[in-house]
Amino acid sequence: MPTKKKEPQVTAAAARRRELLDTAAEVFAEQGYNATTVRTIADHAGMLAGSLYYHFDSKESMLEEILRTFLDELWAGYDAVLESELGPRETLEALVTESFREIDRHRAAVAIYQKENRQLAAQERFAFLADSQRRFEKAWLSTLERGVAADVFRPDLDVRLTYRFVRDTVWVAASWYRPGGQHSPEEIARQYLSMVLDGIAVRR
Amino acid sequence: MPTKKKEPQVTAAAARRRELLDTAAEVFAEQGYNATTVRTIADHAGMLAGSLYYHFDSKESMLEEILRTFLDELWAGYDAVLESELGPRETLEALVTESFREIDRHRAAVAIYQKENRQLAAQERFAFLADSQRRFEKAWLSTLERGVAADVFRPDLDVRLTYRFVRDTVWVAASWYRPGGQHSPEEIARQYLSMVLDGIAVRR
Amino acid sequence: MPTKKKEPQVTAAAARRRELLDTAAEVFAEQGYNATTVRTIADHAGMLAGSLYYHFDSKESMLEEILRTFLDELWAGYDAVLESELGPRETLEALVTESFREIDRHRAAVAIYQKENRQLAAQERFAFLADSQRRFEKAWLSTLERGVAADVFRPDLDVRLTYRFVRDTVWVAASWYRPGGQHSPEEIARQYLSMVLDGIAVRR
Amino acid sequence: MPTKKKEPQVTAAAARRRELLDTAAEVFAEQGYNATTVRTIADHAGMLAGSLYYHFDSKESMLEEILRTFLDELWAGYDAVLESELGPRETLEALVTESFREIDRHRAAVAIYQKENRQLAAQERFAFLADSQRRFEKAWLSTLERGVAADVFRPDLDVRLTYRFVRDTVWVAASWYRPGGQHSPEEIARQYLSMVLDGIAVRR
DNA sequence: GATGAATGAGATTTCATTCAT
DNA sequence: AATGAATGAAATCTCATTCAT
Repeated sequence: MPTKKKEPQVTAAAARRRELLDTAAEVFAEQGYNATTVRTIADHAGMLAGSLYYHFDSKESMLEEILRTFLDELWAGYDAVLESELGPRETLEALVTESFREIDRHRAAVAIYQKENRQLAAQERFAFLADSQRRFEKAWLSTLERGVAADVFRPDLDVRLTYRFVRDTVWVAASWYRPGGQHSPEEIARQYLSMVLDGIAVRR
Repeated sequence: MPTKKKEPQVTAAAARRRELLDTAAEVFAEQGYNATTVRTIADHAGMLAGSLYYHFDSKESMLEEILRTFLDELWAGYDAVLESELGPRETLEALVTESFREIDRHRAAVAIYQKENRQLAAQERFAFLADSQRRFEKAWLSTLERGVAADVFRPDLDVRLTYRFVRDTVWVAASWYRPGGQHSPEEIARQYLSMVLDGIAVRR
Repeated sequence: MPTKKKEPQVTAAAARRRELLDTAAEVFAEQGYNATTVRTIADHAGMLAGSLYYHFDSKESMLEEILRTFLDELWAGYDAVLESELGPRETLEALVTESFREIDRHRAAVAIYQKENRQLAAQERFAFLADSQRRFEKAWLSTLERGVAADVFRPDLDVRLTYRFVRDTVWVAASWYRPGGQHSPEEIARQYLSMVLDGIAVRR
Repeated sequence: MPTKKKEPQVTAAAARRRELLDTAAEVFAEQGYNATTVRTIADHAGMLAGSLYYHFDSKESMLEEILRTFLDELWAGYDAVLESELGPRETLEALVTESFREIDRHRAAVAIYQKENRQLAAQERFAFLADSQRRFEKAWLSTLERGVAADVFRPDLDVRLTYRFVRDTVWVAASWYRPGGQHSPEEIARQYLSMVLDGIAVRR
């Protein structure tokens, strides 16, 4: 087994980093990014505020890494869906399900994203948020349009409005969803999809 | 009995106050409450930071007044709907429509409410937010339950999940809605209701 | 008389600014820029550290303004000399005399300049220091070269070395010169010039 | 009696120490003592900041050792000159030449000394700097006075002013001198002496 | 009503130093 | 000898708030 000394250190350092980022994400989600002080994060991590700077450049760089990590994983999931070339309805179902899975895995990051996205995207450093949002919009809009063309989705709806409706509806769930609750992400996705696709009114 | 001279002054002062609150609300909505400095508000109002304290006690009291004003009007509208004792579907339609009207009238306040609600509600001073939310939940839940009982809404719905679904669906619109755009609030309400009630899938 | 209100405020504000910069310059010169805390400056100015930020953006911007103000005045003096097209020896005498006058007027700024110039010039923000130094070198070198060509200065000296010799010799004086002492700047200049031009050895 | 194995280790350790001090001196000279972080020194030495503390007590103790080493060597040279009881002009020539040799050997230390001397001398720990400066002044002043008395230096000189002139003239060279350049220290000394003794003007 | 200057508390960040491994 | 992680003190800077004018 090679380099018995170096390997575990790299891993341990990365693990610590991840640990601290998870802590930070939790606090950011709970109190809001601006309202969170680095001292609070450090308290939660059981260290002093200054010690965080051994691991990270700044409070902002923590935020950046949290969001990047989340978006990277999100897009890994989305891309897998998009590349499998399903029909529009199945694509929508798969995207919604994938979204709830991401909320399950990255609840804090999603909550932060939801709250801070608008302000952050204006900053150079967080341009990747705007990029992601554009790709996001393209993926959803084209799915909806394909669905209308294929007579799978109702043609009488404003597609952009529908896009916003579905998008926001799914993601705000991060603000109340608690992982490990009674519903699995797949179960919630199923119920959401049922409402979104067929409505809540009784069919006559 | 007040002199004829006093009246217009009081009104003028109240109007100025309202003007400043509108400005503040706009900035809070745009940048987030915490990220907004009193100086920024003052800049937008064409005065210096210190001058705001002639009109208001504190930054927080501005926030409070903005939210109270909004919720007062919201509940005036909601109460009118609830007191007219419509059927469950009609109640839901009326509540949704009323909500979009409020978004139209108080876009900034709604956006602030959406973003800051969670953190604020924990504070004594903003207990009225939690109260409102409880009343809100009660009104919606009972409407949905009445609807299920009356066989107007699907019986297989998880009512709490549906409540969150409808609530989020409506209010998130504040994050992208711009008053004076191409859709009137009533038009948007109609489309949202169509999606919520009948779904986006084509009926077979 | 126009605007009885605005005028004096502008002047008063500018005067205060100057006052604070003079204080800061004194402390920077005394303790070194890096070793000086804004608290120390504020103490000397009789205010709290945070209050300085009402007048200035940052500690660095104070330093910048101190150095710019000094160099602007220095160049006003130098340019007047250079434009009067004196002979090389008279030019050198005038430049040295002008330099001692500047040391007299801006002792602190000169001392700061001497100590921090090298490090600062590397920064974008302080590029004007490097610019100034280039003009400086050109002015002195050409004067010396003219002098050699006109058989006024010794031809057997390395001109660049001589330039450094004269330049540094004059400016380091700022580190010990105290305005209001027994020698006027003109008197010191006269004695320095006597040494620089004719040497300290007895002529045989 | 030490074992044969101990000796080379002691020497190796001392060599490492010297190496690190040279590195530190270089960085101090380049960036200024206060602006230099322990991390920067460690970077230049290819180790981590904490590791320096195996070799040295503190950043300040590194500075002290650098300056002490330099001054010890300087005084060894100066004392040799002073003890050989030369005439005043020859003494001055020898001291200047010795000074340029020290600049050549200890450029970084000289530059640090020049920049930090004033602030450091006030500290108890660096009292030796003030001591050295007093001896220095005495040596130079007496040489100049002997020279004036012996009709070797001009009688119209302000001796203190001349002392500062010569002192500054010599030592500032450390700010631009680069060892291994085109001029040897002896050559530079010769030219400086020529200027100081006979002036830069052509003799008529 | 509004300005200009200041306060004071607290936030982020830096950095010399320590110490277990 | 050196590393990696942390400490803790202090530095710069921000900002809501106050108050004399």
